[in-house]
Order: sequence, then structure tokens, then C-alpha cells
Amino acid sequence: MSDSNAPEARPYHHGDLRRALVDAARRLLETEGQAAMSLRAVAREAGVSPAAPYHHFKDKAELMDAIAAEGWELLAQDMYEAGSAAPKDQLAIVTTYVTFARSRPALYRVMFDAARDKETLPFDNAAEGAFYTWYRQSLLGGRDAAGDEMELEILAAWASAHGLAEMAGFRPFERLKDQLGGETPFIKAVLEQMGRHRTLD
Amino acid sequence: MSDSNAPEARPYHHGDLRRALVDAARRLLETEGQAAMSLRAVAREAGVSPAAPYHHFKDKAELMDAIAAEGWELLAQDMYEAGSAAPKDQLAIVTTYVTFARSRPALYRVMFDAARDKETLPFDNAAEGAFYTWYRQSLLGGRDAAGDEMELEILAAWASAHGLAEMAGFRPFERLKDQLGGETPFIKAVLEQMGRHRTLD
DNA sequence: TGTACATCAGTGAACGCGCGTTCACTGATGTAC
DNA sequence: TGTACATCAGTGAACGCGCGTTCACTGATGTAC
Repeated sequence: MSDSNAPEARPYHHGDLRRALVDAARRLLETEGQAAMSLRAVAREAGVSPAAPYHHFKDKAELMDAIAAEGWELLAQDMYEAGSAAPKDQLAIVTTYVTFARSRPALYRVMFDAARDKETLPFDNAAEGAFYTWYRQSLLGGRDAAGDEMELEILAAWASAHGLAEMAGFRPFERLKDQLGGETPFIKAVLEQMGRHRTLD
Repeated sequence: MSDSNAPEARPYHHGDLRRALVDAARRLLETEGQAAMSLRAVAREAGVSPAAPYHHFKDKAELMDAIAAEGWELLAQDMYEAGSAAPKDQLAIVTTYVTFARSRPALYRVMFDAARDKETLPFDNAAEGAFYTWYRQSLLGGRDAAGDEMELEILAAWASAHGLAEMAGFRPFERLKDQLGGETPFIKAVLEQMGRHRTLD
């Protein structure tokens, strides 16, 4: 209850309950999975009454959106770092994406569902927008315009990463994983096979 | 209520309620989506009492498994046909996969979740097993053994198809879709960009 | 062909549960003078 | 520094709801003789 990833010491009780709720939700997601994510369960995990969250979120959907947004922010940060360290290195960038998703599968599901369910553009809020900006910029290495072929490659890279992120946990691949020395080398090998070492030029 | 895809005329009331329930569930999935998939809603849709399904399924999970299994069977059939028409034609085969998933997104989600959630191998039941067999065989064109590189390519193709199936509905791609002449050409274009025209040799 | 009876496949009422949300409330915190 | 008061951020009880599942039942179907 004292862990999680707020940079400061967890503030609480007439501190920052909003923060505490999102932290609690992410803890729940990791330990219990998406199915356990009720507003009441989140409040319980944060140690407050079921009504308390309503001072910080209009309803359950708004809580879930906040959780998803935080996930996209974290991923945006990873994309920014990957792109800074190795601009245009598609293999490194999509590996970062897959690794993020694989290390927090339930959070990633919430993020993805939130993006898909948007009626408007899924990337019109700050968190998702930041992700997409850094993701593209990392692949493009500073260029800001891209031709149609580049757009297709950016999209293909993303779809490849998403597909692998969701399938890397499947059991029929265990043998292959063991043979290649674990999940990380396995991910790299599949991404290479997918042609994700190409650069955009 | 008289449509759906049972080959014979829909039998009912002291006919085949099991069939009718799975049909009702698939209808619900298409019209209401996954969130509306309660056992009671399925019974309602089929026109029976909430207790009736228990004569055919042990519990809700068993109903959901049956729905997923039927989905995998349908997809196995499509894979068989694609592989018969054009063995080794990876682009045609993965296009068939993506098209299937895109035309029944809620069913596809149920199928995928059912496969992922298995504790044992996800492809150890008849329906999923049949899919995987025909999918591989279509790509391999009759060969029955495959080297490691081939295994990676088979897997990469699948992950690519899955990723695109889930992302093809995203809004940021609308412009690209319109430009390419709709969803089907868009899917083909992305799959080609992914290198899915390669053959296994 | 007719009767007796077991089985099968439904009904409908009821259960307990956890959920999202509302409400009147309370007590601590912050602000004005 | 002290008092008066508004606001803020909680509590806890209650609501109605749909859910999965159980149960005693019923009436139609199938079987034996």
C-alpha cells in the first residue's frame, strides 16, 4: 500500500485522494486483473468509502479514463526515451512498446480499450496525443512530415507491436521462447522476423 | 430471429436449444457487443427462461467457451478455404484472417480472450486446434514440418494479422483509408507494408 | 393400439451478491476581519 | 491571536438493478409391455 509509482511519498487523507485512487487502481489491475476493476474495489483498495471517489471523478468512466490516460503518459515517456536514445531505430522503439505492454498487460488492455472506444479521434486528449507524437517522432527521427508509404510503415509498426504484445503470452510459443532464451529475446526475434529493423528513409 | 447461420431451418422448443442459444449469443454480440453478454440476456434473446440454459451448459463459462469454439471453427473453415484456393499465399491468408475478425469484432474478442485465458495450451480443444492446423497448413502449402525461421514467420504473420484486426477500426487511420479506397484496400496495403506477401520457402 | 411410467427440457419464483450512484451528514481546513 | 463562517473532502447508510445460480415444479416426449 506504500509502494506504487508516485514520485513523492504517497499523500493521503486530506492529501491527494485522486492520485491515491489511480495508484490503487493500477495496483488492482496488476494483482487482480481487469475483471476486478469496480469503482468500489478501487475505493476499498485505497482505504476510503465507496462514495469518496465521487469528489474526484464524475463517474466510473471518468476514473477509468484517468487510469488509461496515465498509462498512455507512461508509454509516451518510454517512447520519448527510446527515440532520444536511438532515433529511427524501429526495432528498439517497437521493442520498448511491446515490453511496456507485456509488463503491465491489464493496464495495457484498459489503455487500448479506452483508445478504441472513443467516438472522436482516439488521440485527441493530452495523454494519448503525447504518446502518438513521441512514437511517430521517434520513428521519424526529427522529420515532421511523412509520405504515404511512411505513414503506412508507422502504422504497420504499431499494429505489429500491438499484435505481438497481445500474443506473446500464448502458450504454443513456450517452446520457441525457451529455445531463444526467454521472453525478451523471443520478442526481439519475432519483431525482426516482422521486418521491424527497417528504418524510415 | 429467423436469420443467423445455422445451415438447417432453426429448430426450437423441444428442438435444439443449445444451437439456439449459441445463435442468440452471436446475434447479441453483433448487435450489443461483449459487455451485454450475460447468460440471462442470451436466454432472453433466445426466448427462454434464465434457467433453461443450465440444461445445456454447466455454467456461464461453458456457454462462452462454446461461443468461442464456434468462432474458431468458422475461422478454421475460412483458413482451409484460403489455403486451398491459394496455398502459401501469405497475403491472401492473413487478409482472410483480418477480414474475418473485422467483420465480427465482438465475436473475435471473445475468441481471443478464450484462447488467452486457457491455463493449458490454448489450442488443445478441437475448434482452436483446427484453426491452427489449417492456418499453418495454408501458409506451409502441404509441408508438415517447419524450421525455426518458418515457425517465427508463421507466428509473425499471425501477430501481424491480430494487431491489424484490432487497430483497423481506429480513427486516426480514416484519412488513409479514404485515400486508399476503403477498409479492404487499406487492410491489404498495411499487410503488404508489413511484408506479408512473403512466402515460406 | 393403449396404458403406465420414466425421463427430458422446460418454467417461474427466489436467493444472495456486488455493483454504480445518491444523499444527508460531519468534521477538518482555509479565509476574513 | 482569536473568532465566525464557508468550503472542502470525507463517511456510512441506503437505493434499485441485473446478474449467476438454485429449486421445486410441470408437462411433453419416448419406452415397455
